[in-house]
Amino acid sequence: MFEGEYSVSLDDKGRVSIPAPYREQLRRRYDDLRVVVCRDYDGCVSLYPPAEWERSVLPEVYGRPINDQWRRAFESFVVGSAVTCTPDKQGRIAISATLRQHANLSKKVIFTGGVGHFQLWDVALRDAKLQRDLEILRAPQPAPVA
Amino acid sequence: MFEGEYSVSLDDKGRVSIPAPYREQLRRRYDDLRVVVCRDYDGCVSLYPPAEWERSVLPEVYGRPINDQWRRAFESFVVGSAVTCTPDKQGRIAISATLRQHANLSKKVIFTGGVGHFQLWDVALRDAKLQRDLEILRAPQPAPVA
DNA sequence: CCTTTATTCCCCACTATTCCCCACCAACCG
DNA sequence: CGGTTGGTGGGGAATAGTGGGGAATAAAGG
Repeated sequence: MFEGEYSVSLDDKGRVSIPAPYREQLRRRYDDLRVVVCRDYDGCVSLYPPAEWERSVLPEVYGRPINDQWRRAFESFVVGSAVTCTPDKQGRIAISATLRQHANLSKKVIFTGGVGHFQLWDVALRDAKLQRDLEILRAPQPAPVA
Repeated sequence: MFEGEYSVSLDDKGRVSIPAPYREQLRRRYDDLRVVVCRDYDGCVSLYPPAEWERSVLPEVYGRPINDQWRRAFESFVVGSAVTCTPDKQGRIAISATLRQHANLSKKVIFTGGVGHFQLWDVALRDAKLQRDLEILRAPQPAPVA
């Protein structure tokens, strides 16, 4: 569990500081500061501890036949963009121009927590996403959990 | 059960004192002064004892399929913003700028009690919420719980 | 194949923020 | 009227975030 949201800045060299609480989690829980950085189809960049990547992302691919349409798209779009990064001494990683472009990242960016991974968003896109989330959450309750 | 409403102030550093009765409840009933602070889609900030968070909030997420729309929105909106805070020696916690902005919190804020959690409101938004509550409560009764 | 140019990576230094602690004030209770 | 408890404000130390310089590496061109 990566907790909280953090606003950080992307410098001229394309680097971002991974928020200290996330680094703490990477160190304590995974004993590995590296992260797998990849394209996400929500329009952001997703970051996984390598252990989580292998545990929960790769099986999504290998669990399907090699001619499965969804698998081929996922493999191409997500896995195809994945790079394992090691943070520098200040806890930063560089985001490639390709990924920056994909997620429309400019100077002000936002990290958002999640279970087993976290994400990197452009401020405006994140706001739009929250707005859509709100509409879904405020709509009449769905059927209770079975 | 967290009882009562309390008016407190948010200082320049974004800190609020958790009302003493709530702290007393956290200590006696949960033996843990920490609270999970998160965005709430009613427009306020919700605070849960960690035990309650795991008992009643997280199952709402994990009880649903990962591609469920409501689950994805809830995970992004609520869980994505959650941070576990430990009160300082004076019983205060810091509310991040993001959460303050979300709930429109200024200097005067209100804590409201609840079952298993409590909330932090802006005065005006709280008044509006009470008004809406009234309308719901005065409307024709729904069918009894099965 | 060597030279030149561009890029990446690493490290240092500055600034801003956070956290922790101490002190004051006000209200309530004995 | 004094003591105790809860709320509020502020100072100082530690930590995190940011920007930039320089070395090493890789790429391109002669």
